[in-house]
Amino acid sequence: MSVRLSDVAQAAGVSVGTVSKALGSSNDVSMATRDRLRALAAEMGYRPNGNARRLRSGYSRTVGMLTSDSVGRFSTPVLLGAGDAVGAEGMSVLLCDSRGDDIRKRHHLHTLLEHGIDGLITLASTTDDQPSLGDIGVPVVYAYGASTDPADFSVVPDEDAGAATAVEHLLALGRRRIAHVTGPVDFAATRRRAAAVERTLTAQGLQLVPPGPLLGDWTEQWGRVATDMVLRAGEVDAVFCGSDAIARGVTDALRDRGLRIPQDVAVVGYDNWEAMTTGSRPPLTSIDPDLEAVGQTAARALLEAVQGTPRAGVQRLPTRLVLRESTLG
Amino acid sequence: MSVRLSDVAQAAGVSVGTVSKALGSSNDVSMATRDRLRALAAEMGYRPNGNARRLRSGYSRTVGMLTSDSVGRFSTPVLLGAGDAVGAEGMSVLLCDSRGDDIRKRHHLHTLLEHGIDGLITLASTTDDQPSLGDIGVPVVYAYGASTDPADFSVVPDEDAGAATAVEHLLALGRRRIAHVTGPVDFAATRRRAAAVERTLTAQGLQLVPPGPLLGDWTEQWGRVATDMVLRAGEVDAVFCGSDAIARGVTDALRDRGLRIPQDVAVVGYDNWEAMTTGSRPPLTSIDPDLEAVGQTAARALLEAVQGTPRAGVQRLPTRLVLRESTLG
DNA sequence: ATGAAAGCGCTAACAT
DNA sequence: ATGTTAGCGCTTTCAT
Repeated sequence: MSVRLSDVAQAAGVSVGTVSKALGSSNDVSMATRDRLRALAAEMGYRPNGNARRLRSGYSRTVGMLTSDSVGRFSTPVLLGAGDAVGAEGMSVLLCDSRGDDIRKRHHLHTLLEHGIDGLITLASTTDDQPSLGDIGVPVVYAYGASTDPADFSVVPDEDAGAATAVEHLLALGRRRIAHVTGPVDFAATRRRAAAVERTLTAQGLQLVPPGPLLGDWTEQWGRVATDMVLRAGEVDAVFCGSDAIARGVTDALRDRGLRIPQDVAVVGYDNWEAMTTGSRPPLTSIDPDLEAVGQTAARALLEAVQGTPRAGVQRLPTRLVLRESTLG
Repeated sequence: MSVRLSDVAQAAGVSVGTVSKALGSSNDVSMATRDRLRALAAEMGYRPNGNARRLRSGYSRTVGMLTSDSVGRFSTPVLLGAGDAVGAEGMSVLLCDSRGDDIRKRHHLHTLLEHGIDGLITLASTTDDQPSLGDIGVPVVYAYGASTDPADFSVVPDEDAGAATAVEHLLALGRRRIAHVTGPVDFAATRRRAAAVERTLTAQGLQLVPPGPLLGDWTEQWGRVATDMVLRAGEVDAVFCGSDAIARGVTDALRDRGLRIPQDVAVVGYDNWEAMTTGSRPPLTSIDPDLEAVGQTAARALLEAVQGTPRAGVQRLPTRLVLRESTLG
């Protein structure tokens, strides 16, 4: 089927061991033969058999990636970031998507372990905690959503900081009557961000207008509906939204009411989802959770764990404030 | 490190061969010992070493997936569909993303081949043709964008049919003055869809209003700008757009002009991108290219090719018309 | 500097 | 029905 080491050896009239040394990084071989054998191997189209190599070394140089988000809007950047970091080390990513199905997840986990991965990244579909996989025989890193077990290592975006940054930005613009329109209360993201918003305002002796966040879902429709509720609650000069979709709905509804953005009301979204932020009129200032960094950091931590240096706890990665016209006159 | 077959054999007081047979599908072993050994293996936490198994069989039971779309909006569904089909056969997907970088692509291809994949799917980031990889030693299937070499096998969405369906839908609603606002001319998608639109209209003795498609980019902004051009061109009762983003821009602009959708002007988008179609007012009728099916079909074809039944040519998969309020009064 | 040989963990052919 | 053994392709001692 394929050119083996022994084929090259035979063609060169030397032993397999010599060819192996010549192609590897051994210096128990003369320059002359090394060059000769390398040239010959290349010419013959020799490709090392990964399975044989891995069988010997005991490492697969492969990490598993278990995602649960069939839509992929959040998981894709994490996955790409992780793929980059893993690929940079010459390793590969085995991808499995469970579609949020627990049965499928167990099955995939089994497949991955049987395949012989050196480590595993589990990628949550939300920032809610994910159940710990426990000891599966190889190191695991939890990404996007933290593991329920603090002894595991997790890499997640720092939502508290993200929400605080958004509010501080609005405060810096001189806004004082700030509303918070966000998603369902059963999302950790909703709760964390809302709590961070209230803490930040309280520190300035302020509170939300109307008091407390407006909880709904992550859609534009909800953003439009919530806008009515906000305006009815009294004067408002800024709205911080739990997602860009909500922010877009809010922006559209405010425009419909004849309010100018940002002169009358400034709007900040969350996620920095380009499809939403740039199509909006005006384009939306937003918090970018830097999901690629989450993926990269998770992958690097995993590789270290594979090499014997595991970590524990939750690492929260900084977010970025991306300024656009919805807060900039 | 891990429990081997020989460990189980020793613990059970039998030979490795017997354990191998007991765990495998051989019937050269008594029911009694089979059950006993299986139980023991499970209890001891035995996991077969994939590398050893693969070394013997010569197959890696792994396929490579080379994507080039860092954004992933189109490639993600294809990838998921392929992952499903591959996983259903007990095989795994090794994922590599080239970020549209050719150097990285070569590098990843090398990594994948060295890893010993049984086959490869290359996933384009647009429906434009992708350069053939030629003979890389394992079967290749081209997905989303067809290979430049007709001897290769490609699976792509049927854009001609998609565009024709959209126009036929509008015609069935009694619309006769149809505009086509679409993307840049250097996209195959733009050209194919526009050509199909014109063919469909011509067959009814009609033509576009204004004559010819309006070419721009894939953004909402362009949709809004184009709307002015369309309205200036004379009376129009429908707009078929090359993307949902464009359709959304068109819809917003029409509403701003006080036109009712769909009573005055019906709008159809392309891609069935939920973020765009459902947030819009009204929600958008759209063509769904069924990208998961593209992925599944590509994967199944690849598995067949791996088993020795390669195909050639381009398979174009049907699209679906998804009805929403932008065409349904 | 090069060759010979053991062995990674598994399966399958052959022997008992 | 069970045990023994060769060998998948490679790396790595250990001899030479």
